[in-house]
Amino acid sequence: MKHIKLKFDFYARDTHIVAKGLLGKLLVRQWRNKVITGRITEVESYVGINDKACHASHGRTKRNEVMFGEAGHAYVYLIYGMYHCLNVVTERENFPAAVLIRALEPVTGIDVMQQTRKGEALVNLTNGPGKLTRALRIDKTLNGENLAVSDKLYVTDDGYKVSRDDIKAAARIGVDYAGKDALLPWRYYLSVDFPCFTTRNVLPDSFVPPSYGG
DNA sequence: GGATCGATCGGCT
DNA sequence: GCCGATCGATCCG
Repeated sequence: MKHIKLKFDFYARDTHIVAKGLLGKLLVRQWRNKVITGRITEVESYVGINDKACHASHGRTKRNEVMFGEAGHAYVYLIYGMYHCLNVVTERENFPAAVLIRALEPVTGIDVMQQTRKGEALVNLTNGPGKLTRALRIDKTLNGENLAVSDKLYVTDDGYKVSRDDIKAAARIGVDYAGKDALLPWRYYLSVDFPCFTTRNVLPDSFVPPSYGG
């Protein structure tokens, strides 16, 4: 099947629909003639100014203004002074909402990822929002990038099928400050083939990660 | 201007 | 489980 780059119409929908729709899709990064890709395995929704966990809940700032813009653009910000987080903007203009990409299953360019991540084991390369941005060389220079047209960063559908039963929902991580909104089950992740490639999942001792040709 | 804290991670106890 | 790294946004004054 041909890989189809996701366009504006995919992103310009309800944030939770987009979030769950991104599970199983390929995140593609072109960096110095290298193609680094990973299958999206875990995401979180951040929806509007009434969501206390959403950066937009304190109004529009220079940092979060991309979230107020057109769907399909990347919202990349620096967290804890040393990591970047990648979000894709959803819904309509002036309605600030986005999906945080929290984990990937490494697919191609694994050699580049391991160089960047100091030889980390496959299962630890991209199982976290700060880890995957480092592995895919994503930083603030990509803030505002339009994923619907970009060649540097985009998402494709390669035909990988995700059934509804494979998608689990849970509370978002690291948002305790958000009060009751911290309890909303707006973290979505794939539970089936590769549980190691989402965060906060315990691996059975018997688990052997799949190997790839790179 | 200064203090505080964060959509995190990796090292250490 | 705890803690430091490290910087920018926010809040207080």
